[in-house]
Amino acid sequence: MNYKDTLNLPKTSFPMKGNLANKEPEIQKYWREIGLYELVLDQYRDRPLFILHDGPPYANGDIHVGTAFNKILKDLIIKYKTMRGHKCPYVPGWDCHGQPIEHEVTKRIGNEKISKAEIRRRCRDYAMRFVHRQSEQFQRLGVLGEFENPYLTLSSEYEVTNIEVFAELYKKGLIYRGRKPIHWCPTCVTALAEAEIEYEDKESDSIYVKFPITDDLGKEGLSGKKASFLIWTTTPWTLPANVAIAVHPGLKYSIVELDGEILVVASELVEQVASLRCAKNPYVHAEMIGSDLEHMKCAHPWFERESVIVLADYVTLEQGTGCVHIAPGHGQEDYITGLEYDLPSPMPVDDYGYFTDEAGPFAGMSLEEANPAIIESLREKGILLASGKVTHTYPHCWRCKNPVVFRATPQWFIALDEKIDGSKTLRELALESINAVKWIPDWTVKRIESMVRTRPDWCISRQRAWGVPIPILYCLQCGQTIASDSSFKAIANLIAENGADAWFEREPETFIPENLTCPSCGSRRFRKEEDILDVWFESGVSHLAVLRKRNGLRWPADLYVEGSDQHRGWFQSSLLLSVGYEGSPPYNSVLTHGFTVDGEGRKMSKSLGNAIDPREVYNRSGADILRLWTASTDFSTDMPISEEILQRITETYRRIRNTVRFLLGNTHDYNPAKDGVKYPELLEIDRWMLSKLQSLIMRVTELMENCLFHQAIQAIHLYCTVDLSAIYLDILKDRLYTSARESKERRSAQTVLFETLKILLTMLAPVLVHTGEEAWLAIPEEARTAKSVHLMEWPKPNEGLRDEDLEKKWERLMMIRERVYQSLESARYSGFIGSGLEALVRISAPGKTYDFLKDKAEELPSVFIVSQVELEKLDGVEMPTIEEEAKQLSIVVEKARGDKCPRCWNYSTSVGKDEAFSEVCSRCAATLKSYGSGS
RNA sequence: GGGCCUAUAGCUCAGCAGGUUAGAGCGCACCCCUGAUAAGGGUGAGGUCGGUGGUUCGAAUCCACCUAGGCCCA
Repeated sequence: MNYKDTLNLPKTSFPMKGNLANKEPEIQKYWREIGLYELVLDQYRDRPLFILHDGPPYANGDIHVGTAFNKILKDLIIKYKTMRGHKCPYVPGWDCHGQPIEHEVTKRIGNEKISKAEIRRRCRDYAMRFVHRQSEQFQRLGVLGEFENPYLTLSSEYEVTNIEVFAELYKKGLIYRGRKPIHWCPTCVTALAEAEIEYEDKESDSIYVKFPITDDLGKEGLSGKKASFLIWTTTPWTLPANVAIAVHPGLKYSIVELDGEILVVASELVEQVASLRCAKNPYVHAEMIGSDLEHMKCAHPWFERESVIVLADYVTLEQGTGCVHIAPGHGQEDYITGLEYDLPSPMPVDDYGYFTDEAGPFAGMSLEEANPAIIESLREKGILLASGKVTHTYPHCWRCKNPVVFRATPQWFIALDEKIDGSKTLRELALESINAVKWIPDWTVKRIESMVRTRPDWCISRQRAWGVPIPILYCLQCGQTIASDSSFKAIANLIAENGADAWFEREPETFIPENLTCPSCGSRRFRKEEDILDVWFESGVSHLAVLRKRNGLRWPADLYVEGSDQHRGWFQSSLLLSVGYEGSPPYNSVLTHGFTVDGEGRKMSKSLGNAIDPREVYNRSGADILRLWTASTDFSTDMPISEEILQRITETYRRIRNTVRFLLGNTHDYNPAKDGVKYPELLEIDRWMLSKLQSLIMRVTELMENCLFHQAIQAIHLYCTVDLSAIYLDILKDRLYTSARESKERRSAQTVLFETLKILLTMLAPVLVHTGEEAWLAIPEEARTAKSVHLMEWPKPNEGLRDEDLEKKWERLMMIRERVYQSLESARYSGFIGSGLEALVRISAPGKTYDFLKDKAEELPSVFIVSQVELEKLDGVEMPTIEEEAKQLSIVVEKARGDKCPRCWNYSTSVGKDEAFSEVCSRCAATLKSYGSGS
């Protein structure tokens, strides 16, 4: 007889192989069919809101593994919060304006002359194409949200928020027009934010230039001598803009004679300077302190103006001469010194990097052409001491990669240190509100705090076409700036109705109100400001544009979740604009994650070839693998990912999947309503597992609440591997397969298995969104309680099912089981047995332990998965720990008694004793009898 | 150069208000099973806790410096 047919073997439609690349899109289709996102929101419609406000990725290019991580993490949090009973609408957004897109578009246009309006049209098309692409990619990751109706910074309703915020800040006196040296890219013809600068090595000229002293102010040691200050620079082109030479007030300077010339240089650098001319034994006439040199005057190389000696703390001895050439129009520090000494700031360079007439002999030259000309001119004048080349780090444009220049340009700024209504400054208010926010991990507060504390005023203007206009008009007649309630309102209306394109296409006369005239000259003819807003301003108003203006949302957000670069970026721009506009922060808490790095901890880059493409991963292995990686990785620091790591993750996935499959397979004929066994009637080991399950829920919930997602996943994985697979499920197989289908023993096991399955799937659902759903749908329909696992609530531990004494007792037993397994293994190794069922285990134990085991004697064979266990009492002392207790046991493995039952494979002396079922053991015979047919 | 952060077995992570031979899972090696089967079970080998100093009776845990790496800035 084929006894296999009389067993209850597992049965399920849930396959062992995930085949996720094909299966996941099917599941996503199911979600669309049932309208899962809406169903979830509807189920929790009366619950408190939890708003995770999405930071808008830039609508350029495909997603990379970092963006994938970010979106998955957000989705995971939202799904968890939802299951915990919150209503969590999720509106994804995109950052659509800005230089990178405009750059891409203009590159394609080439030399063709087209209008700003046309450029904008093409930029819009370009951005929208990537919005749709990224949207699909995000959704393929299993992210759920309002992808049909995302927020886009290029929409007119969004754009108008910028105008409103700008107007409000303007009214508060926080916005000003200034002239500041800023990074300027002559190739892209635009001002660049710090974020748009890359520092790379560049070979530059390195020249030492003499500035002859014209007025020694009777300084001791210099009086009456023909001497020069010696400066060093790597940017010869900034010399026409020179107005001063800075020395350090505290450093010593030497009046040194070199090749018959008298020079002023820092004392410590005399030797170095002398070596430039191979001069030996430079003769030092005198030494003086830097502060004594202040206000002396030198001759400018080309112009009839003086270069004055000033003091500055930032002068160092690292390179050069200790005398620093100052051009306030071409450097941040120079500018500040210029302000201090009230120096003029000539700036003879135009937008395209060519010298203007102000540059005298060099007018019309590009900066690159001018460098050699300048050096040559200095040589001719006999004031070039030395020249060479030097490689140093130099700022480059992040888009075109060309070197940029420092250049004073009119720009719009947000003032951080202006008092608002005579009380506190924006910086002070921002710093205060930082303390009202919860920062995760907590140390990140230091980062944002120090950045806000030290950042300069925010330059918010850009000289580009693809963005939101700065809503300012100028009087054509007298140049007066027009920025009134009435003008702001008119511009806001224009953009609300027609989008920002209208600003570029229409003349002011067509949209300003009749009664708007220039307050100083009364004219009614205006021109528009041509600059647009920095994109960080745009994304920085998202909390207002989205949370305030969309139905069903709420300002401020509960949570922002972005990478650590956003402390300088979005976290900060949002904070400043929110504090400026609303007076308080836009978020209650901010979670920061690290950056993805490769297996060696190095940053991902195409050139290193270590980048992981998320699309490749989900097309090959499935989005759930990427999601499991996301959840398994500690986000608080760098997040490594490599093929090997994904391989390990896949193995973890398989273990979880198979555990779930076993649970499904062994509950296929179980209906909790009909077949559930009441708690007191459950077998002890089943009650034990139920208790452990409650502990797991508590542990995982606690970890999730503390955003320790990777530990939560590890706890679940450990539960699957050790508690279930290696222990409980392995022990259970015999009972599940060989007991009568409807027997209490089997139903008892199934009761726990089904409960475990439900809880496991629920807790896994935020991470393994597809697999969780696939498994959920594989549960027999009558046993399922919801259309989707994502409609389940997060499990709550049932205190009534916890039994700590039971857990301790079984832990003790498991310790002994380990010892038994060691003995079985050595018996197996010597060839004495194969399967554990071939064994009889004889355990000799001292009193207390013996009693403990004796009490469970009936169950021991099944717990150890052997055929028989015999106990012997020994003399001995009681050991203090369960480990030591287990160690002192004496365990002998013998051949099991009796014959192997062909049905249950256990050895038993009862095999062949039954009259009706003559081949099997007594236990199987009884089971077969209950089925009603004889053999 | 500055700010913040990281460094524990091949991989992912615990441990860190200082205290016995540093843990887990995976992977690996070997074995068993063939009624979870491109599964399942067992046993075992892997770490000078990045390095160097210091504080201490005692440091993976505290301090300093160094090295490597990450983000941001100069």
